[in-house]
Amino acid sequence: MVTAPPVPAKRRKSASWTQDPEGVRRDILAVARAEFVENGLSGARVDEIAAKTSNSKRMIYYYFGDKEGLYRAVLEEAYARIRTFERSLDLAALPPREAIATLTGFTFDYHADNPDFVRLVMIENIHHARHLATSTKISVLNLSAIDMIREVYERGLAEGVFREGLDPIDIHLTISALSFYNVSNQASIRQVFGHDMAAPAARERRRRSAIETVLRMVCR
Amino acid sequence: MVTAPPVPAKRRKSASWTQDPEGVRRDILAVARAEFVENGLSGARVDEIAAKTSNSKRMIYYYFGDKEGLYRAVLEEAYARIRTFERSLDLAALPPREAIATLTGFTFDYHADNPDFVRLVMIENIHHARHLATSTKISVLNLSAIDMIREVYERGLAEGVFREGLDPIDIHLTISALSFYNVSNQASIRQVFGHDMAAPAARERRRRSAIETVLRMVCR
DNA sequence: GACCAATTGAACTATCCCGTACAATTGGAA
DNA sequence: TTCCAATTGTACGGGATAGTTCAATTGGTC
Repeated sequence: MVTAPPVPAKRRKSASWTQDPEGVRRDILAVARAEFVENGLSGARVDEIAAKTSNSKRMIYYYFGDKEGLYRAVLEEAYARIRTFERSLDLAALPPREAIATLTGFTFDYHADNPDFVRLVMIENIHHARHLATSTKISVLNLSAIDMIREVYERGLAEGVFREGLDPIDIHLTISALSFYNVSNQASIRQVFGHDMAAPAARERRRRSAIETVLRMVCR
Repeated sequence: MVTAPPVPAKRRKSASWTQDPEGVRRDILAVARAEFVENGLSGARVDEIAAKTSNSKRMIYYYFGDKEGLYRAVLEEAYARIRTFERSLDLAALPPREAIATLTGFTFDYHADNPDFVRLVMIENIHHARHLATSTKISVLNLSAIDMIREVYERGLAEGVFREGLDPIDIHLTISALSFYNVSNQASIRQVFGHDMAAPAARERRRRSAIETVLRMVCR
């Protein structure tokens, strides 16, 4: 008669296995982001995220505390990315008109290319931006984008190509609205009007329209 | 000795109480709408809706089948309302420029005055407009708004006040984007830029900007 | 008044789902 | 090697949650 071995040869992942906390974090974050983007904060399931990770649910709680902590981390990463994008623009090198056109085009493209970001912002707004408010990593007041626009706008005023009386915030809101809406409301636009804004032709057409609209708004 | 009354005086709601299915439906719908708008589809709780109703949870399932059926009913009502609003506009009576300005102003106001509608549309888009797609009561193709714009646009072309080459869809998308974004993203705008778009002064300023922007877009 | 279909109430269930207890393993410091 | 703190796996608990069961009540019709 053979007794079962006392330790039933519990398999290690590989012969000699190294810990990789950063890798684990990144893996979890990527999966979590996809789940939150797809299902929202309430709709996402921690068990589902864990299952799609190469790690166990225990890790999520170890690294992120709870579901909201995980969501906050996803949100922080998304905002960090767009801040990086914004900083990468060098509008000061361009004449005012071209600067505004370039900014609008890039903003439009960033939104169209990153629907995940757009959906996260939608989800966060459904929650009244409660997590943006409590996050310590997301600097609450981000005025660099506005400052960039102000610099260009004043240059355009000085050169006499822009009309007076505009608020940089207003310019920013217009650019954002024209970039955000097509992506955020893509599904309902398709249902109600039968137009697929994600199709290359429609997207390109809309992009040109956005740039033209913003230029007509600011130019004399 | 007095025996307890055979039926222990189970209290009727009032002396003589009448059934009112339509009232029950309306009551449930109003409460459900508030809950869905506040918490989203996944976040809303049927028990919570039932508790805030003057009826029991049983009624919700009796009249609406399940949670999604209730949500669909809320959505259908919201879309029915904005269709009514759209039909109430009589742009044909106005000269083209004024017609576009009026349409933009009214659309802006409708969104600002009905954040519930805006949030429902956001929520529906998070769910990829799946319920808009399956609803039988919401006519999937709603082209009346587009047709209205096309009529005005062609009138403006004929009179030589509008520039050529625009797509009515594009005009509609621009008006919608400029009306929707301030409301849908109100919370994140406040967090990130410290601006409260719901404040009367900011709202009025933005309204004027939207009208001006659309006019500059379409006019020669 | 009797009967039936529409409506309603109260308690219940099965499942889902977030989070935790506890033990085990690992890497590195001494 | 030894020991400790940082990680990680397994199994489970407790409460929330959508939806149901079953019977009772109601209003209208004959």
